[in-house]
Amino acid sequence: MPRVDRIPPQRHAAILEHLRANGAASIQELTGALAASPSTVRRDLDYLAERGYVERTHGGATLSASSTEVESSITSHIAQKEKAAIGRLAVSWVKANMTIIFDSGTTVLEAARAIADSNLPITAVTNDLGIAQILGSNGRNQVIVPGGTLRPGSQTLLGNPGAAFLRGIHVDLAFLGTHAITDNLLTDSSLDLAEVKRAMIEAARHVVVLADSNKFGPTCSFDICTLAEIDEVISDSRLSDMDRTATEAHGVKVSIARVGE
Amino acid sequence: MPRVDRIPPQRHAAILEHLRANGAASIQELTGALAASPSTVRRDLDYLAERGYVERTHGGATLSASSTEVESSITSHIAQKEKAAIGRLAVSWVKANMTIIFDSGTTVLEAARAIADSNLPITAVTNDLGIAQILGSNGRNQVIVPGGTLRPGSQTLLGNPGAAFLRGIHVDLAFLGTHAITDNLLTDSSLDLAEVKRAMIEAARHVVVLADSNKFGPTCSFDICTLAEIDEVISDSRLSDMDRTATEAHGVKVSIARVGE
DNA sequence: TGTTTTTTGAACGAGTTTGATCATATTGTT
DNA sequence: AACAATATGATCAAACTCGTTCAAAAAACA
Repeated sequence: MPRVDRIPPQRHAAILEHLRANGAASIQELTGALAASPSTVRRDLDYLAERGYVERTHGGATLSASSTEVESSITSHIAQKEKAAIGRLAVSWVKANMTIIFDSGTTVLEAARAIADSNLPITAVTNDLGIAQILGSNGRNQVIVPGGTLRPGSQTLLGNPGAAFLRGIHVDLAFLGTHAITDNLLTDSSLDLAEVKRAMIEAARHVVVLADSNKFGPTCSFDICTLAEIDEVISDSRLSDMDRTATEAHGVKVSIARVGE
Repeated sequence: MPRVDRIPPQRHAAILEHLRANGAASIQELTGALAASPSTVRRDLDYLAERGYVERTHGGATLSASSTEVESSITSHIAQKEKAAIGRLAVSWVKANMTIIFDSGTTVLEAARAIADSNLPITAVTNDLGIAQILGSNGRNQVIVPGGTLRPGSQTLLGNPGAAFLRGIHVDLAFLGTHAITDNLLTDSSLDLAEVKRAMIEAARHVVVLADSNKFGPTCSFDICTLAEIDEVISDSRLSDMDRTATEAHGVKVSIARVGE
């Protein structure tokens, strides 16, 4: 018998607000404040605890030491399942103690999430604040942030000192995102982003591009590189055979992540 | 016959708060203050003693000598209301289009939250991932992250390239956090953190330390600087007159944030 | 519109926390 | 040194929380 006064994100926000004001809250308190049943409150707290916003305790929860609004509830749920599948498959490229560059973007973020769950210890280099937090939240990984200026409306750092820093490192692997793969070109919608990505490609011995099938076809204004400069692409099962063979024709290995699993 | 008015972490926090105020506490006192039975108080004290926060004595407990280094898992939210009040007051130091350094830590984070809510556009420099996200989430601010290696279990970046970057900038204002203010010294629990804070002090024309009243008294291992090198302190109304006059005696202006607002 | 998927609230057994009780140990006083 | 007063730790039942399951209600989808 659901009686929905608020949708889940509203409840989550209200809980976080309550916690921020008081530092801790009991289930009873929240049940009253949200006009929801204890079961729902418990589910909400579990949800928030899973992503590190709060710490669960008997009878309630406390504010997690490192809680911020990492999650942009705005993230387009378009192709979410595909991105998650790509992220899970990306784990098989990772071996313990590798040093890996993580580009910004939601697909790469899913890969970071999967790798954090995999318990493989790595050294990560990333300019994405959300990815840095995910990889840093389990104490196993060393996380290095090159730094830069936050790109408005995103979680990505651009420019210096990060750009200069990237030119001085060499890593095993880079997981790259892109806005569009057209023909022989990887392109992006921001000149600064494209420049950072180029630096990442230079710094990595092996470059893997994570791109859901929607990225194939459209084109953006700013070139990152040609397909010849990357080694592999991971995409999802909705990639057309045409796009796949066109990509492979440039010497790039294409792997497909299946959503079911 | 349990009658849960507070969940365990809230009781633990309240006990530590009580101990910090009085140095010691009897079981009777705590029984009254927590509205819990002596058995429960004893169990709580045993819990806190096991992890080194307090020392058990007959009839009560005292504050453990080395409690400031370890804390934050339990005490991170004890002075939540005070920290929020300090953060709100900090907004009055901010003018539009200032460039401001934000140190890491929960108190400074509250200031960032208040400033983000205030709609004043600023340029922010911070090595705290959470603060960067808060200030970046409203599109008004320019946010610069110097970069570095993520400190395990926190949201703070340490080391290079950020340290070098900080040495090359000059800003209007710095909001600094600290783990302890003793006598004439600001100290912190990590050598690297202390070094970053020193660099921030060097880079700022005006240094404001945000420290709730619990930070006064205890001491940590690593010196940041003497009080002479900072300009102001913002604390809460539970700051003792003794600590206040001692701080002002070193030429530091002390402002008090009222919780009621 | 009808169907599928997700979300919600209730119910139940299992596990945890809490407060009272009581024999024992500790402290302070005579 | 003996005594009274109090704190302690163990034990136990009551109350509460937890995780799971399940059916009904929304929401999403076709």
